[in-house]
Amino acid sequence: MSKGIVIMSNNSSNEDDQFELRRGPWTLEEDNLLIHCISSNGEGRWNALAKCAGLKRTGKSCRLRWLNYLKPDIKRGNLTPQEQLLILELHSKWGNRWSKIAQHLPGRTDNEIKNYWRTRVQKQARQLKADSNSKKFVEAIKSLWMPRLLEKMEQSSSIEKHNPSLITPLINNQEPYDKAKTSSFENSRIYSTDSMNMLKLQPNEMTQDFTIYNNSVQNECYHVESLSQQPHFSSQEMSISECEVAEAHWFSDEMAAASLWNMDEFWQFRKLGDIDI
DNA sequence: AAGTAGGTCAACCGCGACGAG
DNA sequence: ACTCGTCGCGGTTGACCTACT
Repeated sequence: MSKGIVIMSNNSSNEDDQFELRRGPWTLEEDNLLIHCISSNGEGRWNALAKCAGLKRTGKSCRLRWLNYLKPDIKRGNLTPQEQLLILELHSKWGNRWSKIAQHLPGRTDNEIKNYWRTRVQKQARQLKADSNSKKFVEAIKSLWMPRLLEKMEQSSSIEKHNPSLITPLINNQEPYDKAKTSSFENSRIYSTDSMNMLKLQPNEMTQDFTIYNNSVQNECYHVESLSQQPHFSSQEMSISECEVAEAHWFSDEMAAASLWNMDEFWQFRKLGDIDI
């Protein structure tokens, strides 16, 4: 599939019926047109919206662009440990029901979660030579990965308690991908209306957002601490040697305190056969 | 500096569900 | 009951980026 701009036209000989459809990356101008049109007319009826905005895009494409990128409440940056934990838990429950899972992660899109699963989680499964949908891998996640996430959450909350300034830069490590995207995102704020009463976070508000999110997770979705009470999350199930190895590599650098994003080091020292499930 | 490999993620596609006519 | 248009979902692709050699 080419991601360059592709102009599509039908075979009609009637010039009035000629249409051109743009594909590929959205331009800043297109983004602004879409945002402006949605701020006036609201979401939905995407085909009509595309026409109204004067965009040479399908309604489908407009919907996707809005939901996955332009919508003002979309969160950027790495998934927090809490979010990762939720994804792991919900996926073990519902499988690849990405949109359903995304409903429990405010500000995250199904696309993002799907990408996370495919790029991070499945990678770990490959390294373990296991099918990511296999019971064995799911159990490995529950008995090994989740307890580690919980530990890290506790650790980072303790760090935050004692020195909140250490946390802020980590949370703020959520740079927009490039200037064009930054611009479109900024513009989305300019065009936001009261009817789109979304979070309009500035970068220095991210810490606050993090807190708000924590509360929403704990109050509405899954009480994170309760997860650790489930038997299969207990890190006590791990053998001492497993814990020691994991400990040595997990907490050996300051990055470990920053993010649980990279689990490679963790899995590196494990083989599925070594895991007592 | 140049080439390569692997990771990331925005965007596309096909398909099925649903509602209106 | 059928067709058609629209929408949403999950799977997939490929451009871009970064790290490594």
